Amino acid sequence: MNIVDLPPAAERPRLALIAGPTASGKSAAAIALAEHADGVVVNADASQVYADLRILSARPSEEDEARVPHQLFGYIDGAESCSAARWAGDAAAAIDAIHAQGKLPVLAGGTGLYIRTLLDGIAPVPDIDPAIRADVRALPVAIAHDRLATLDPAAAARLAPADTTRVARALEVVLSTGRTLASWQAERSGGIGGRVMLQPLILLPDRAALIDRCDERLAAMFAGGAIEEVASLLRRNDIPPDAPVRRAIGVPEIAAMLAGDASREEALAGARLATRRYAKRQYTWFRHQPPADWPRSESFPKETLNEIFCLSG
RNA sequence: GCCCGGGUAGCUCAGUUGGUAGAGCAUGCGACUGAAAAUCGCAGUGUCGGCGGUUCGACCCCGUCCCCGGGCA
Repeated sequence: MNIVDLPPAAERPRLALIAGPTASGKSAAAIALAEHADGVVVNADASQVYADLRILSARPSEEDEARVPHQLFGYIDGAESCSAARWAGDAAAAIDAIHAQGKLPVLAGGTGLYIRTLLDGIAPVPDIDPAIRADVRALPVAIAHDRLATLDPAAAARLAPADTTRVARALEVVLSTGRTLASWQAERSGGIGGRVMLQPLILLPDRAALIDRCDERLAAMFAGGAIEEVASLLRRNDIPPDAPVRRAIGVPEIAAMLAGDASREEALAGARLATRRYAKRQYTWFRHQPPADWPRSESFPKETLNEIFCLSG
């Protein structure tokens, strides 16, 4: 049973959230809910924000988008770099606007960090000096970690020496702002969790079945335009080497194939493997990171609509 | 049929003075504060092809059989 104790009728506007690993059926669930509740689906998936990857990022189809309004899908150019904070700001604005129309925002996505940032806020670190960021990211991790040990010993001790992303982040923050990341993180800002009535649902389907679905989906993507999508992304010469869009699952694999460094079969197998690992990380996140009282469900049966989201009909 | 190489973890393989085994990848578990479809941490697994023999003791040496490559006929 995944019935939640519904909060008493609150003054706060409702925010529905359907989260879960890739291919868990959250998009279909969100559309179903939005149709029943005069809702608007809001994307909470990191790669689906990029305009260039409609197919490969498994965005809702045009038919789906015609059924109910969708927002924050494919709204950022691939040459740009999204971030948890940027998305959260955009999502907060979108949600406010949807509430102003008297509609129900239905957040759907699988990027746990984005969802957490939207609800709980994030440390108000100012923008990093681009030159410092570039320098830091060009450093080998070992060197970056050594420098961090001097400038922010606590962070150096806390982080794994091989954790390139976090070591670089801690270093760029202390270099660019003169304050340690931990001192910034003592504060969080921008979270909207306190001013909405959140109605969350986490989908955690059987993993073996989900993997099968992902495998089939990837084959369909390869046959259905993903290769051309990546080819035209690469044809642009204004996509920075470290642009997040280049790291989306399938992009490096297809790029290698287009460069002649991998066969189509190898690219497909590589993308399937990356998807499997990604799904595993999402299971770990959604099993442990969200509050324990958020309901988890293996599927999205119709009854759940009323039980979880308290619909009148 | 003969000769040579190989059969060790799910896969690719390492493992010389004989003391019952390891690496990478896969897999599982976990972490996660502005790249998160990212980035990392931890862990398990083996009738060492079968059967005999030598030896206190065999993945290792000997015999034999089976299987897979390559070569010669």
